[in-house]
Amino acid sequence: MTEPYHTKGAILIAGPTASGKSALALAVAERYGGEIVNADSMQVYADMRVLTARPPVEDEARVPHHLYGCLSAGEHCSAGKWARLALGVIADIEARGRVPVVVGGTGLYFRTLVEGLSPIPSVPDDVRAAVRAEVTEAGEGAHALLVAVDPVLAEVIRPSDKQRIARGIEVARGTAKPLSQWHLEPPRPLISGRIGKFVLAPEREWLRARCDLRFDLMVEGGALGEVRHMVGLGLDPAMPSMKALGLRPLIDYVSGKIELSDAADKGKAETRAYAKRQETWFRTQMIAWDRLSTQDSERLKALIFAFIDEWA
RNA sequence: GCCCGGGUAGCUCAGUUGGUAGAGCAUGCGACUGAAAAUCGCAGUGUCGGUGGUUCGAUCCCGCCCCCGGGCA
Repeated sequence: MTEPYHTKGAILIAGPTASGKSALALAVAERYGGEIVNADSMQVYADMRVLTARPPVEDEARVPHHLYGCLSAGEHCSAGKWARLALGVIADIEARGRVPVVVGGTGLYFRTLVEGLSPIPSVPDDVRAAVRAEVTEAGEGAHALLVAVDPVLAEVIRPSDKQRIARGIEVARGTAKPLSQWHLEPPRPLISGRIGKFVLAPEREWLRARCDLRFDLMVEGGALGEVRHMVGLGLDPAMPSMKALGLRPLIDYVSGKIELSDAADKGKAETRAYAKRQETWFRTQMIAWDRLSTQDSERLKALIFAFIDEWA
């Protein structure tokens, strides 16, 4: 593979859900002639604008936004697919003399961009589908299937972790080489150069209150229409898009199984738990990033502007 | 006033034929190499409604009291 793309100056902003990162990215983009690139695994899907808290059309009119709603709910994204798309968009933005501002909450996507993953060939869709079905079918016996094709990997993957078991089996079968072998190949960053890396780290209680409030606003703001639309698509519940926070409880509500208030409570709980997982990732996997712990949006802007101004 | 059911973890509840108790969810912490808003792991907490009695020992059995449902009056 070739050298990583060399950026003249990109800004990466990660943060837990509802931390205000989109607004910050917009401010940065407006001030420095930037364009925004989505790094969120759910906002890539077109069908759930409200439910995935995508930036409103007014914001998109102010500054170009990329990789939002670029896939349909019936497709599945992946860290690799996203990273390739993002790389193209970033290069294109810079070719036009503008500044890429990558913003999102998916830690794995940022890692893929900045550190890279081992260069594993993509697994054919039919192999993937077949393996997923087998793993589901095998139930408790799934781990034994992994032991058979990749005993090294099976050592470190718990029998209960069906997703990683499936991934291990599909790679072994689809590439004729065990995943544990591929992992021996060092990751390759997709971009290098001058990169500002920021993580928003707001106080927990403040964030929880914002998550709760936002969920109510989503329901008032048209989320239920999107939920009915998703039901109408009749997708496999295992599809990534079907895992959007709050979607399943709201489906239970629109199909008359539970009360709206209970659905909202569940949706909020899912959101809080997700924010916690994100914080753990940011804290333990992104230790080299600049951590911005203030919650005040003006102070956040001042900090990030000061950092970028030093580049000039 | 009477009858029935119930009062156990923050919540919903299980349980102990009498040896001071547990699941799910929530909470906290963590893992993370192409489905990551995914997937998975670890941890804590209880005057077992109150009070007397029986007993070596009561959250469990008995009496009384309080509270919450439902029914009768």
